[in-house]
Amino acid sequence: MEDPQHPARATVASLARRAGVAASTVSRALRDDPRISPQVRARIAALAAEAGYTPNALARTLVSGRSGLIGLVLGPIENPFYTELMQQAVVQAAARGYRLLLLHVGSGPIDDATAAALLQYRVDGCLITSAELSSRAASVCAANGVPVVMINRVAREHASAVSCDNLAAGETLADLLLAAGHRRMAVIAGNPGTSTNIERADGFIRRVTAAGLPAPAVLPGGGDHAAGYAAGQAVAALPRAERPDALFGVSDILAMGAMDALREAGLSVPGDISVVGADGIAAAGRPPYRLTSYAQPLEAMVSRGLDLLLARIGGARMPDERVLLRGQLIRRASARLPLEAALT
Amino acid sequence: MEDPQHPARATVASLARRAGVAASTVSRALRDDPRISPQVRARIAALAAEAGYTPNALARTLVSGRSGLIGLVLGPIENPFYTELMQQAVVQAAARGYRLLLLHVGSGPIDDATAAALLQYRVDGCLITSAELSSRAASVCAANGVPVVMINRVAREHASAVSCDNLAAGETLADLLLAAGHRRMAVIAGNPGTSTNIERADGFIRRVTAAGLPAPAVLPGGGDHAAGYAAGQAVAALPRAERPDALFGVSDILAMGAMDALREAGLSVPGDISVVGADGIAAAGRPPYRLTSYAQPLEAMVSRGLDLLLARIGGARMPDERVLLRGQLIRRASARLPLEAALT
DNA sequence: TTGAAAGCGTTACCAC
DNA sequence: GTGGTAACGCTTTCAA
Repeated sequence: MEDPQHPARATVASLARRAGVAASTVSRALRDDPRISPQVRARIAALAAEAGYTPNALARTLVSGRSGLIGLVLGPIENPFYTELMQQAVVQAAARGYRLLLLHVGSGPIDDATAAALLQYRVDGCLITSAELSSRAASVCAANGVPVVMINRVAREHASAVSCDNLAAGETLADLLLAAGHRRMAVIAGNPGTSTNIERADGFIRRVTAAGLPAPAVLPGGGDHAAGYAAGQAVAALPRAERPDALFGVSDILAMGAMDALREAGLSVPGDISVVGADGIAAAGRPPYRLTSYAQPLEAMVSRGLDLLLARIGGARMPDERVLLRGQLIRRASARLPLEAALT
Repeated sequence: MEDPQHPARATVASLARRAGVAASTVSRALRDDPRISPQVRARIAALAAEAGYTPNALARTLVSGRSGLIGLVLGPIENPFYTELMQQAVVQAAARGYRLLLLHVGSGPIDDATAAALLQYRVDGCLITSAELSSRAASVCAANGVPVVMINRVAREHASAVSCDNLAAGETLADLLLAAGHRRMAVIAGNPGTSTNIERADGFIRRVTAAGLPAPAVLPGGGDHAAGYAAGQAVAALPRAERPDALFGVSDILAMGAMDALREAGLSVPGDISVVGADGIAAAGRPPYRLTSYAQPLEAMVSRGLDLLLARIGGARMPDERVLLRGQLIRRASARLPLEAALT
């Protein structure tokens, strides 16, 4: 088991021995404790650098009670929104001195061993993004006093949540389509039971009916491109008179799938039918789609989420909090423009 | 700082006290050491369950020297290949009892603090996928005896590597296009200096020239959709006589970008020009693209990568190894079909 | 079959 | 300013 090529890693004790000082002195010197004399500190720093010393974060955790680790529970990567979220989380957590323990990626519930790992590695907090309402990770954390922040998802209990104002998303998109003169709307729903998707659809429907139009048809959808594609095919198969003139996919990936199906069926987007989505993923802005979308303020969501998490980790006792961030409408070419320029 | 709602977590010591036995007995009982009597073991197990005991993996690491953590250094998410890889890595590592410490996501070099974290958290090994040749993570690991396996990337030194046979990828695609009667080929290059992309292009070019055709033009590309799009625009702008009749994007995302640009310019794919890619990402198979691609055997790559990593972690002293896995040609609609059915 | 004690690497507390 | 010691939670000798 011994590796002759790599001498035992330097430790506080080994440095102390070589420097002829006590371990506690080394520990203090390395962390720039003000009461260590400059000379000693310099000498120890030099020694440490020479020996390639790296503090053992795990040992430090043992005594400090802080691991510097944040658990990340991620949704299905079929929706690029989650990977963009992951990217933000990694970068922003690192900037704050935290590392991410990636525990789960996918749509299913998390398994026992994974939930256990959350506790075994003593994560200081947990970021949960999975759209599944039945996230076991959340209850495990709650039961063990591990702070949790949900991102893009409502907390049933025992957790704070940061999300986009999904109701506003639906409303804003409905307003846009209404202003453009659309009269027959339809919605492609997300996975059943996911709060985000339900709210978006609700906001949309509410606004359309408030305008005195018939309630939009709600087509079964899901969480990936294929689901949107299927919905798009269903729409394209409708007799012309029954076909909606505008389609709202509650997530961009759904809307993109729908666009692909519509176009394949020979329909023009936005010529024959306008399509809009929500999330603001990068792929939706690209040439074949140029999807009009209500973008989530991803960077801010992660930032606020970490704020909440770190405050709790820092010991602040605060009630669970729900932060709603306003997103931004991005008008692109997938939807007909409003007749008048005036739009709130 | 004390949290009254959550009593101090149970420890081996606290269980020992409550059970009236020694800590060592508890430790052994919980890990099913055969020499603990069934009664005692049962009693301790019951107590542990009741107290919601979770072993502290960090403390265990301190004595065992194994953290059960694998560092994951990921490439830019603009290319979905890396997120698909991440998904595989998480799932497969979990199945083997390991957790992933997500250290870096992006194309840039990894910063000092991140590289340090790799050592501080005592990862047992490291999986590196970043396409950047100048991966500092690798040298940091090498210098500290941390086993490293590169996936989809060649190791310069001090690491094993698992990759797809990229040369074969280029060759296979060239063969396909040649068989389909294409005569003027072009390649959209990847990021300069990335072995994967270079090999694919080399294999392609070699085969085309071997067939007695002029060497394919090599267009500057990059690592994302935008780069492919730009290349596609450049191709579309060419006078008809100079325009290639087949285009190889060294990664799917590039090829997709090119397709988008070509079609926007009014060209038909594959009517006017065939497009092929490599990687086999999910998005490339979807309706607007249906991209003919040489797919990397992602699952197997991750699996073999973990094999190599865990063998080394287990103490095996083996020379650095390079594993080349054969990929699979997926024929779809983005490229004209071969004239004759016969194709190796 | 079980217990006691040492030790993993670090920090914190209390002396000096 | 610096040193000693205890403690974090666990596993692993070594004894009994």
